[in-house]
Amino acid sequence: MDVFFALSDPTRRQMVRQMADGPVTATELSRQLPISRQAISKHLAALDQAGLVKRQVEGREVRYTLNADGLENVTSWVSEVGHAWDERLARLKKVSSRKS
Amino acid sequence: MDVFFALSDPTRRQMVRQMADGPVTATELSRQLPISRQAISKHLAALDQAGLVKRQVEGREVRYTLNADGLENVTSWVSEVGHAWDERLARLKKVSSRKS
DNA sequence: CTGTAGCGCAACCCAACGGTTGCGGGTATA
DNA sequence: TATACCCGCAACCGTTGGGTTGCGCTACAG
Repeated sequence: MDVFFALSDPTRRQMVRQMADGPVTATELSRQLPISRQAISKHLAALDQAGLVKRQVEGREVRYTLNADGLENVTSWVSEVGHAWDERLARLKKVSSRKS
Repeated sequence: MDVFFALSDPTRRQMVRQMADGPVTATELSRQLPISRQAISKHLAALDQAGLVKRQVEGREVRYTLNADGLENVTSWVSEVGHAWDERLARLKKVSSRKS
């Protein structure tokens, strides 16, 4: 799924931030957040499909760990756009200097 | 508005990419994309409220220019999370070395 | 002045999203 | 074995999002 969509929800971003400090489970998060466990579970599924998180089953509970590689998709896209932007600015500067 | 939400839509991302090569107007984009001008206009409003774009009125048309500063909000959030993640990994490494 | 091109506003429609509740199935623990 | 605990699946609901159509306004060109 899309990583930007996964991060578009404030609750999911908060979860990602939480997971940066260590792995968590769904019920664990449901105690910190004002929504039900099933809602959390849906959010975690979204983060999983976006490749932002790894799920590892341990006995009866499922532990979710942050996947830093998934975040790179975001930065790569942004830097790609930023690069094109910078190149355009460079071209504009070149032209204006040729003008003068 | 939220910058992650603004980038969560594929059409809006495509528009941002297009604007990286230079300013555009709504009707200009509506000729390249398979949706109506009003839909484009809504998307541009979303990008504007997210601070990703600057709108400058010129006569009867409105020219939209990419605002690279808005993209920094994305990278800053990602790097913030990534930093916390790296610190955690460093702590784990420290503990394991103390163990051995 | 008349026509055309670009834009904004408002109403409407359908699909998707975030959230809830209820239930059933594994897995520890007493 | 009985009993909690953690989880997944499914159904359902209200709200929002992306998109369309229609109308009216302003600005430029003939």
